[in-house]
Amino acid sequence: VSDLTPELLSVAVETPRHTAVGTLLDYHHGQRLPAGTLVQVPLGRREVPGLVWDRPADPAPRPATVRAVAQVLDALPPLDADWRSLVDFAAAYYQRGVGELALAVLPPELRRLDATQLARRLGRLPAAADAAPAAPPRPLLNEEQQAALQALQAEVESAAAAGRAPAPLLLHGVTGSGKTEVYLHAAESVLAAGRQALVLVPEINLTPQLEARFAARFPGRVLVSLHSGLTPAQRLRHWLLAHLGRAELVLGTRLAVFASLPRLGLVVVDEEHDPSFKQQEGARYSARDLAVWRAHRQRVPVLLGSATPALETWQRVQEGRYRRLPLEQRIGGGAMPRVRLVDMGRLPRPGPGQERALAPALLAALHERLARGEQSLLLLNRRGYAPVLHCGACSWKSGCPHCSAWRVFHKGDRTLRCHHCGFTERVPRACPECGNLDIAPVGRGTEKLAEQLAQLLPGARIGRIDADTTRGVGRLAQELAAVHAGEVDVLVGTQMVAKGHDFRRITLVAAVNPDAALFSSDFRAPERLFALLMQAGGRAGRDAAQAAASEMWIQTWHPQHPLFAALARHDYAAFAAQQLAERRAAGMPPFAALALLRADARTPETAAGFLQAAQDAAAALPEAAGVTLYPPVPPPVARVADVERMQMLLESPSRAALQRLLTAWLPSLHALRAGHKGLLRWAVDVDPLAI
DNA sequence: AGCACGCCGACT
DNA sequence: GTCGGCGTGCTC
Repeated sequence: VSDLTPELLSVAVETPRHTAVGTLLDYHHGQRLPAGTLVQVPLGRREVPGLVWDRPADPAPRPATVRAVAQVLDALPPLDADWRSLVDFAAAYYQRGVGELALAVLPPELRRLDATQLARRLGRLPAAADAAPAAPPRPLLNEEQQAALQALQAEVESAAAAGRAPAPLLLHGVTGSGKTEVYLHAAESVLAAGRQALVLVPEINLTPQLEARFAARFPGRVLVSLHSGLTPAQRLRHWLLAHLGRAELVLGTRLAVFASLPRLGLVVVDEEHDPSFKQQEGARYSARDLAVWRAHRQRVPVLLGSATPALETWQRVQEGRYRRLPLEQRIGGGAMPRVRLVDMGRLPRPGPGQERALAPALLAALHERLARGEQSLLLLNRRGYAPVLHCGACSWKSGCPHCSAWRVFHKGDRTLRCHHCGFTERVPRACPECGNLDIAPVGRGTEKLAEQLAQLLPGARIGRIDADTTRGVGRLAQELAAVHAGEVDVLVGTQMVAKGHDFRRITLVAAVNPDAALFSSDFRAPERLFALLMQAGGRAGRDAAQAAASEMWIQTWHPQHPLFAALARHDYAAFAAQQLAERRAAGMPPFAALALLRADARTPETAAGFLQAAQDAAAALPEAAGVTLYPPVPPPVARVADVERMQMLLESPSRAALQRLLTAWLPSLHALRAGHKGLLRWAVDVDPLAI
């Protein structure tokens, strides 16, 4: 190719799909540029970042004008074909534009830099580590851990021999069974082979402790974290180190699944069942599912770790597509706590004006722990003092003026706060409707429970951990440190305390009021409750010395519910079998593929009108065969910040059929929008968590 | 999604 | 007179 011939390039830029510029765009440049090269290109009156992309086999007809690439940032090595195919797949599967997704998952800072600034940042990076230093002594593995690692090794070898990808491996073990040690050993052999390991965790909160564990085990190795809590400069630095292949260990939250890793050798998804792996805005991807896809495509092993796997994962184990590696023993001989169900319906009624937070037997058990100097953890999944205020005279309730939700009473700062839109006011002295002074809190949140405990257990040191008490950097770590230091006797918390934090001295865990999830309209609520309770129970009895005395208390009005029966036996398999039978009968995931079309508008009628028109358009398509479209319905909280939301469910036994319909249908919705004034936005959620 | 243009209402 | 509300149209 002559230097004088302008090369036509396909460039991915951040433009929304379903618009005239929603696909790859054509630009020209004096010479060929490899796919994956970062560029700046003119678009209208702006100059925008873009990535040179693979030229499609059937490029769209050449537009009238093709402009020139403005700047080539070739100090950055091109994003490789594996990365590009991950983005291609994710964009197609989650129905987003390639450019939109590709640019959105790059570190934001990278898009802002020009060639000079980028070169400077690259120059300041540390060099790759020298030869690996001697590893520190490692704990001996128990038989199950050894078996898991051998199974991993065997799967990798037999897959390589057969020229296929290794099957995903489910590391199935309760809290304290030593999953992390298996990750460390698996990472060790990958590092020894000169390759990179990617470790995903559900929440930022969990990165520091895992990072510390990896750093201690691999001194001298380059380890970076990737999550939204980093400063823009840190995030770019860490991303660049991974992209250049200098970082050998990359640890992060869901966004790290898109890290560029030229020598990827292992993927770990810890707590793979956790809903945080699903992105809830923009491109609504599942980092766990993409991690599995990426590992499969690159033919590297993927380890999914959980005590309570997602039912999707468990079903694949049943089908033989994933392999299960069981870890049933707790390290150090700890045992799972004994489960005690308290039948709230059989308790004597509290006296008039009395209110019972805790059953007498549970209170007695807490007293015992106190006397022995042991710690207890009370779980209540509701922050604030009371979920709603109520006027006894006129039945006014503390609704949010902007949302279809109650404002929560926070006693500490005397406010009414909407947990959906953030609208906050000082709590009124009297009923705003009728002036009655007797307005009362209804129900109970963590703040009130902590207050009641202080009265019920005089002298006990009560701690509270929830989103309110841990706002601000380092607050959670600070609160956790106080618990570890033994400065707290009874800890009250929301689900955030159940996740991953290792409390050695807790011998009693109690779920104060878990019943709501049993009868929720959300079909995944039981699965989440079971996982939460198993995880919370795992907080107790990690020390063998205390394991015999450790207990998990459940206060419930439905003690005969099968979920609790399975929990009492710590029998995940029985619970999963029962849930899967229900899902199969109801045609729900993993036996059906779902997608949700959401619409936001000023009025519910507008949102519903758009969805109905969209449904009519879909019904006319041949691709609609085999896909069920349900009528538009409001989500559980229909109005948020004065925006009315509606949603429409699509369901099909075939994932491919659903994908074909979405691909054929969604482009037409852009045009449909014009006929619905007042429609603010629409979006599709493939594999939604809640419907 | 930006970012322009353009056409109406109200304020220094 | 202009400042600014957001409807409409365009971007390789």
